[in-house]
Amino acid sequence: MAATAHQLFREQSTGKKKRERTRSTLLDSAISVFASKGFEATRITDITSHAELANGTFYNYYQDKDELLRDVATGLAVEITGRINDEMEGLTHGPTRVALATARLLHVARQEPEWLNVLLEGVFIVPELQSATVQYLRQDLEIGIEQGHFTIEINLLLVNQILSLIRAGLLLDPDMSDATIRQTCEAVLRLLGLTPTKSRKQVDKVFQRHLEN
Amino acid sequence: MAATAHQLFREQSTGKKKRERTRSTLLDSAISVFASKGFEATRITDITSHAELANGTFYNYYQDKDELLRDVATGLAVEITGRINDEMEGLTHGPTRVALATARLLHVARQEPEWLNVLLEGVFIVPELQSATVQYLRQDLEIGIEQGHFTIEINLLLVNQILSLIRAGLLLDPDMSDATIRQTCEAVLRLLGLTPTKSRKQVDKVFQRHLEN
DNA sequence: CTCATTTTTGAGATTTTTCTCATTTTTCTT
DNA sequence: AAGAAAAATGAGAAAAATCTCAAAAATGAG
Repeated sequence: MAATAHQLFREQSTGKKKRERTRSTLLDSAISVFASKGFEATRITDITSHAELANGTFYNYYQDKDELLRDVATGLAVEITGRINDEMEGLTHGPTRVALATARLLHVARQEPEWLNVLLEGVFIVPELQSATVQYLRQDLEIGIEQGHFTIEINLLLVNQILSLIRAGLLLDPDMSDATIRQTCEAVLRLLGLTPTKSRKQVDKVFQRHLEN
Repeated sequence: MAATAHQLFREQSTGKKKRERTRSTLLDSAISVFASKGFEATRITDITSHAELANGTFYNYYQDKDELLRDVATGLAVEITGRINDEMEGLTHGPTRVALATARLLHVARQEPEWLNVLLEGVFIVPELQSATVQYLRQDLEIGIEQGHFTIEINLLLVNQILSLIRAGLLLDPDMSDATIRQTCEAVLRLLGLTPTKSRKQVDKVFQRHLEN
């Protein structure tokens, strides 16, 4: 077990009984291995050996890789959306909400480089996860439309385009430098119809007010 | 061999000697199978049986799947960029060039649904292909910048964002309806800094002048 | 601490996929 | 049409991955 990264599931299960703790070990190891080799290419034994468990142990918990991915991605979705939502309290301005949510998401990706990668792969492979994870995004888009800031039509394609922009940033710069985060946020706002100048200013404002550290 | 789709490589090799013809059969079958199962999930025997060849024949031509993918994707890139370029002769207006190139690309994807899928997967897995395939795009972006129509900075991330928007359209609507093509072209122009209204008008113009059929 | 219950283990059976190569078949030049 | 060279074949060896299960080890409730 390469114990450098934050052990999300392990921490959630301390105190609980053995079964839950082992399941969590598998989930955390799956994150690491899926992130480094990709879902398709990972073998059951990659996960169990990363977890320092016997190969057979996997089968006490899951039928196959897909079932495991479902659990992993669902857990990541809950954790990540939770973290973003905490920061959004009380914001009513549509563009600010979208910019901040995007920036926060990419910020999580910087702190935990494996999470977003695995979540996006999961959303892609387990489609029923998608509607659950994009519901917040849709709400913020609708707010911005009602306020007249976004002058485009919301549809499924638009939501997928936004996810695609986020994925593009993650792919090109897995470390998520500030520059990549800013450029991605600006790209999202331009996609939603803001001018380049307004997009830039909106992102500057969000960085100053909400992401100073 | 499910002979419905256009046999790109087979046609290029008619008249040539057997070795080239068989190689082309493998390449065409690879397109079909990669497109339907995805690269990772396809087995060598999926390709040979689709091609109605013996399993061993594969190894007379390629060491492994990756080598085959390289050949397939390179051939597709040449064919597709060639088709797009044919239509771009004499156009000097940056936004028109970008909109038309995007629309033509998606149009090819409609006529040959497998090609763009496989090319994009290839570009992703065989990175050295990427710089070759995006060079045309970069040129058109620079034209638009010089003319003052695009007021954003060109960099690697921007190019990847454009590819991502294209992939998002293909993923959501593999049949590439006119609506999807238009929305994708508009999204690309907005990403480049045009207003929603200008993007819409630019795309309308391109459809009227260059894509009437 | 005890011991019934739960969990883990890993050797190996099974399944899947890759890869080889002696033989057969096809090609194509003369 | 002959026949040397080129190409295709497919059975089966080898490698890689999955999955099972009887035995061993760990757990934790009383």
